[in-house]
Amino acid sequence: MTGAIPHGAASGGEAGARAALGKNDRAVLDVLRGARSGLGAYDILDALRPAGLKAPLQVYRALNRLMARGLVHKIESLNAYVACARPGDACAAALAICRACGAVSEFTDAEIDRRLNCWCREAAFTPEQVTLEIRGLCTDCAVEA
Amino acid sequence: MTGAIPHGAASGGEAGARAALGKNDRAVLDVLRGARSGLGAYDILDALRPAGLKAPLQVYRALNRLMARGLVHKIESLNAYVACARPGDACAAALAICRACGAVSEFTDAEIDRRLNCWCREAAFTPEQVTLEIRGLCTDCAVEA
DNA sequence: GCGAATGTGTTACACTATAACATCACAGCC
DNA sequence: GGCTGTGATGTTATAGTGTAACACATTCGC
Repeated sequence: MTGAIPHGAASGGEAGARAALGKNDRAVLDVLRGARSGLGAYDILDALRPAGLKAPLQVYRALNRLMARGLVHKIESLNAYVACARPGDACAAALAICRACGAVSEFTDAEIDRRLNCWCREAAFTPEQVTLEIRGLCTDCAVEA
Repeated sequence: MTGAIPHGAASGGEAGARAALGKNDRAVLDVLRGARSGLGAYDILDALRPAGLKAPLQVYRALNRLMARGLVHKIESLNAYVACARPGDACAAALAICRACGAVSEFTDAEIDRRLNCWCREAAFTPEQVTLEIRGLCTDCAVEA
């Protein structure tokens, strides 16, 4: 693996789909993949109530497993979740989030990764997880404003 | 101003201390400056109860004003707050947070700023606020482990 | 069968944040 | 003085986010 900062939590670059996903995991992932913006855990729960889910914990457990595999990202600044757009990418995921329409774009930048690793090395800090989010306005919403 | 992504929210580079801070703002800032790790809003509230504060909203309002001035950062991944270590810095603040002891180190990197602005330009995304957090282990906690 | 490991279901609760409304303090002005 | 505008403050209630604790089910290997 190239970068020292893992994308999800699974360290092996080829990992991420070892064991089969559980029933709830699959359902939560499908809901997230069908959304074009971040969803709150309770939004997901509402979407899955018809499927039989009743409690927040069922959703949170699925989200935690999916995040551990790098299939889902948490948008920390929104307490929301999105399906990963580039599973398997070794770099830390950066998310650009439109504050008007909620659209989320995911990208990675090897140079940013390198600079972060560089700082960590100098500071003797052991990185485990990176959160990089840009909030602002997407193209469409910027012209309207 | 050099970077296109503001550090806090005040756009004028020399701004940040225009009007005087309110009573509660001052008190909250003092509590944060006295802590060496991030504090939750309710931790701050508890610390200020002897000073007469009673409700969460009093703390949240102060925090919002302080963040607007770039004097305080929110640690999104922890729902906690820290005093800014380098007020006036034009770059987006990056926070390295030790998951063991909670210590927070703040740094900036002009190259990262440049790369982020570069991506935004290409994607026609108007950036307003950047969150960059690294979770991991600080030097002291890494040796113990 | 039996134990270990993992996923699942449920209730109750803790933590984080804001809505809505009332009050107070101060500055400028007629 | 009296009026008004603006912004900080105070208070109650409530919304939103996340986890603890416990019980049950399934699967896999011995």
